[in-house]
Amino acid sequence: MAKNADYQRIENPFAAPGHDHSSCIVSALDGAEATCARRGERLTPLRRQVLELVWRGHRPVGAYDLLALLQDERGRVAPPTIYRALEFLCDQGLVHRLDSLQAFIGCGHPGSHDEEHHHAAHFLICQECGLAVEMRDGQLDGAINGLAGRAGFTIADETVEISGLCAECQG
Amino acid sequence: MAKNADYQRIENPFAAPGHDHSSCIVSALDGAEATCARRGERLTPLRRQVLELVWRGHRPVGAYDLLALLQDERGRVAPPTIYRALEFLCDQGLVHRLDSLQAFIGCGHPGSHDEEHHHAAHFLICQECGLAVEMRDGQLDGAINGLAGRAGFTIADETVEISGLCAECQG
DNA sequence: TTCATGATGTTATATTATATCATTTCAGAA
DNA sequence: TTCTGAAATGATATAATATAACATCATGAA
Repeated sequence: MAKNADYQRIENPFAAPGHDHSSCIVSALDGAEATCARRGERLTPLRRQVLELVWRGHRPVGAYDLLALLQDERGRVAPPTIYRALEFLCDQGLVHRLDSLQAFIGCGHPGSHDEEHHHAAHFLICQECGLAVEMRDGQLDGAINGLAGRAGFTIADETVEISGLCAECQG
Repeated sequence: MAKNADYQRIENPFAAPGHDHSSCIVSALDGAEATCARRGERLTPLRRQVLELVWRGHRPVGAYDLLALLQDERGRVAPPTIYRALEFLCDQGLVHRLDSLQAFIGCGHPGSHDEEHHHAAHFLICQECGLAVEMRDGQLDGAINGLAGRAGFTIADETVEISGLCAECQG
């Protein structure tokens, strides 16, 4: 219950009455600026603009949807433009790609950008409302690491995407 | 150690000296026949042939690779043919799609086809040798279910694909 | 300034997947 | 057995996602 409340408050801004999305975007962008500055990476105007478009919602967005949004603001833009920006943002861990949806979403855990660039991201994805929330769970991390360890397997990358119905969309 | 040995013996036929792949294919096909018969589903010659092609290796195969293999045996065949066969096989849980690779692999757990059609499949994928092994782990299942349960989330589908280096490919 | 590097623009194309409608096959009803 | 409706397959076209290759531009260091 308490966990569920946290889940809504922190991760589910659309269901949380108090969510101020414009400040949410601003803080994501500010965090990205800081992260890139610290690393000596360049968050160029284009990359920043794409990140802003990704953050328009807390739902996954397709590359070609982003392309269309970018075209609204910049006139004709070709696919490589958006894909290169997304590649950079994913490399920096500022955006994640959801393989099961072939779509992209802003990273919900900006705090984790220091040590690890593209940290492991685990998602719950609601098939009804489209919301995708990034989860952190020690037990899950432990299970994955344990499983891999026992197999002598060294993890490079994790795709963990659980689809179904969120609490709000049941019934 | 014991776990790792099991992992190799059961799941990693290329590393297991005793692996008889032709009998492995036969048992996969026999199992599929039995499963479909029990359900009143039709494992047609085409579907059976596609399943056989999927089982040529224990590595993920792209739909268009399968299409090419099928064309070698049948002359000109169009994409919908292979996709429809794969859709059927995935629905029956005889094949899994690896979202992180956009590829398909034979299901390594034929025993689980009774209750659940497309059961949850969790993979370790070696980026070096390309081997993908389907894992079953109670702790992992527990962690996922616990996480979802606490969020009030009802699971419909799981994509869990851990990429990295298998024991044989380290160093 | 000049140069080297990385970022972006531009064109073309690769890769993966599906919509649509025609035709065939097959199991069960008559 | 033949008929028939549903499912499976064939065939054509196209959608959706992504990358290769090369030209141009911007930026910062020497």
